[in-house]
Order: sequence, then C-alpha cells, then structure tokens
Amino acid sequence: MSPTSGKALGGRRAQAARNDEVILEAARAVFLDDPKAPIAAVADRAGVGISALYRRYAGKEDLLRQLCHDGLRRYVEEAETALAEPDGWAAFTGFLGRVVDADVHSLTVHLAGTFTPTEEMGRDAMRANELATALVDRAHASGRLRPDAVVHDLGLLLEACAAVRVPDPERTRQLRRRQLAVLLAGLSSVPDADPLPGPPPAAGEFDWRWRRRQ
Amino acid sequence: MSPTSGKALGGRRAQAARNDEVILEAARAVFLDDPKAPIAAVADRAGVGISALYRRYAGKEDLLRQLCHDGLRRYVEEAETALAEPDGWAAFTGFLGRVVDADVHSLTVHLAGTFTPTEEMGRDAMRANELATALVDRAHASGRLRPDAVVHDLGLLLEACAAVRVPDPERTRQLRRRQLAVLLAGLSSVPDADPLPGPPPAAGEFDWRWRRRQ
DNA sequence: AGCAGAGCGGAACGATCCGTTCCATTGGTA
DNA sequence: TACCAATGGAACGGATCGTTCCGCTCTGCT
Repeated sequence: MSPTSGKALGGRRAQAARNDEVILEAARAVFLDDPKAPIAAVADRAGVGISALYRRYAGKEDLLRQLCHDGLRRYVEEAETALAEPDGWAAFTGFLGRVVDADVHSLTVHLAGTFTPTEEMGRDAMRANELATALVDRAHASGRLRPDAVVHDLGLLLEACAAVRVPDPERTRQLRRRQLAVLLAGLSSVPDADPLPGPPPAAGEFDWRWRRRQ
Repeated sequence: MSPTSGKALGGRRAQAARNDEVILEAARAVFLDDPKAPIAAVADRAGVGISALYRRYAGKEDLLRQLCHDGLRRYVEEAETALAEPDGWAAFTGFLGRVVDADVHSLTVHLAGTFTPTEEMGRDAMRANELATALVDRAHASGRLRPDAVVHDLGLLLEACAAVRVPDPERTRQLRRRQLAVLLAGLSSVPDADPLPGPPPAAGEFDWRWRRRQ
C-alpha cells in the first residue's frame, strides 16, 4: 500500500496521519460543547481547512456517527474492564467514575438522533445494556446498592453528571465527580430508607433519543 | 382606559385577553422543550398568528426575557413559601420539589444568555440567592443536611433534575422526582460518610451562563 | 346603520448560517 | 522533472428565522 512501507512516515504523509488524530480530537471537543456546531468550527479548532475534513469523512453525518460509535465502544470497554474487578461495588463506582470523566454520555446520547445509526451500533448498544445490567446485578449482590435501584437509573445518573458543565474542562470534571459522589451516596443502601418514588425508569424509555430529530 | 371599564370584557377584547395567557403558556412549553426554537413554533403551538405575538412583545428577545423573569420570580416565591415552614428539612425538600416540578431551572438558566438582562432581574437573582442560602442554613440547623453540602450544590442538583426529560411531561415529572429523591438521600447526613470530593461549587461559578451567547 | 380602528393571520422579505463543492496551490515522491 | 495526493479556503445553493407588512374581520362607538 504505502510506497514507503516499513519505514516511518515522513513529510506530507506524516502530516496527514497526524491530522487524522487532530481532527478527531477537535471534533470531539467541539461537538461535546455544542452538538449542533457547524462543521467549520471543527476545522478551525483543528487548525486545518475544510477539505481535510471532507477527505476523511463523507459528510457531517458520517463524522457524527463515527464519533458517537467511538463513545459507545468506550462505554463497552470500560464496562468490561470494570467486570474484571472482584469487588462488585468498587466495579460499579469505578465504572461510573471513568464513564463520567470521559464524557461518554454526551458523546453517545446527545449526538444520537443527528444521524441514522448503523446495525453495528445497535448491536453495541445492546451489549452495553447487558454489561450495565451485569454491573448493577453485582452491585446489588454486594449489598451496598439500595435494593430499589434499577439498571436504568444509570441513565438518569449519567445524564445528571453530563448536565454539569462550566467553561473550564478540569473544573467540570471536579464538579461532576462531586455530583457523582452525591448520587452514589443516594444510591447506597441504608437501613430504614424511604423507597424511591414513582415507577422506575424502564427499558426503551430513552429510545426516543435515537429517533431522527430536526 | 377600557371603553367598557367596570364590565366583564366580551367579544374581541375577551379573545385578546385569553390570548395573553395562551401565548405565554405556549411560549413556556416551546422554549422549555428547545430554548432555540423559532418564534413561529410558539405561534403555532398557541394556535394564533405571528402578529398576535408581535402585538404583545417587542421581539423574540423581549419574550424570552419576560419568560425567564417569570421563572425567577416563581423561584423567589417558592423560597418565601418554604421559609414559612417551621421544619427546616421539610422546607428544604418541599422547596426543591416544587421548583423541580415547575421546571423553573430550565426557564431561568437555559434561557439565560439569549437576552440582555434587566437590572430588576439582577436584583431578583440576588434575592433568590439570599433566600436559598437561608433555606440551606436552616436545613443545616435541622441536622439532616450533610455538613459538607453548600448552597451552590443546589445549582448542581437542579441542573441534574432539569436534565431529565422524556417526551411525556407527566412521566418527566415522575422521573425527576425519583432523581431528586436520590440526590436528597445523597445529601442527607449519615454517620461515617465519606466527605464530598473536590472544591465545592462557589458563588459566581455559574455566572457565565448569563453572558451573552451566540 | 355606518364607520374607525384594534386585533389578527400569514405571506413575503432580507439577513444569516451552514453543508458541500470546486479549484488553485503546495510539496513530497518516483 | 513530472505527477498527484493533500490541502486551504472561496464560492454556491439551500434552508432557517426574525421581522415587517398588507388585507381582512369584527367590535364598539356615534
């Protein structure tokens, strides 16, 4: 393939390879800040021209889809890592902490509905659900998760953390960690606690997000 | 002023008076759902023409500002009501429940930055802060609020509840109540609890929302 | 009865924004 | 040196939206 295969890429090729990364990173930053940002904002942030974007992605929708899929894969990855942890509660809290830090929820949920999903994304989403269920089951088994918490409470929890946003990214991370701590304290089992109100969130109640919007 | 002053308004005048309400309600519903919604969407939702809007408000910004101010006033009102409650913890939780139900947070915070605020709004915002501080102080005094919770944790809490949204408004209310219950459980004082992490949210850390955006 | 005008619906307009295409240019590669 | 992948960015065309404007209706007053 490469005319210089075997050797380290230099010059123009290296620049192109570097741009792959730079563009992805810029896209992540820009669309996390505003899911409806124009594509030119990504190019500006990356310090490249618009052509550099269209050379790599068929269009805006393609870029958005790929970004979202990355987030989904990251979620699955973190869940699998967590399931290797022996302590069920530590696995649960560690998973949530990493997912919140990575802002995966914004990537997957807030970008959903801006593109038509692929079948593979559907499969990954199902797998993500299975893994989350396993994590919650093990957290329940540890006895430290309050009995009336359900899997889909994770959706509410992640939404709550993703909603925290200030201009400085590091400060955002700190505040989200604080929010997460409050929520985890609220989800911890304590004797004689009032039960959580209302019908708990159910499967499919958040699917509307994936319906094509706008 | 009115040519039929003293009598109940009938005919065209009555219709106009009713439209005042209908338009405000439609605007609240539409802009809560999407702060960037076009003004025509409000007219459609209210079942009136665009002229009926422009007869009442100088422009989009004017409508937005008034809506936001209404939310702020509602916040202050609920806080004053709560302070009349003798039990400090009940006042605290009752206040939050009513504010969450009324979706006041979305009105004030998510609409902020889309208009230039008036001085009166600034005063009301300060008063809102004072009242919230009083509520938190009394909650602390009751001994049921964890000692490391601060006033500005209310901002995070309200943001978390406002972030919950599904197509059906009543279901949204239920899920928000559940979220609130988890958060309040997390903010309750329990013996031997780990302290909340990070520097707590501080005054002015959310002021950027009021800076003119876009 | 007749008239003036408040209230209104909605088309039309002008400005802005944004995704995508296109072309000239550059610099590495063979 | 001749070529071409890679790129920057202007230009285009479509869509959106705030606001204005015109003509119609129906009320309230004379």
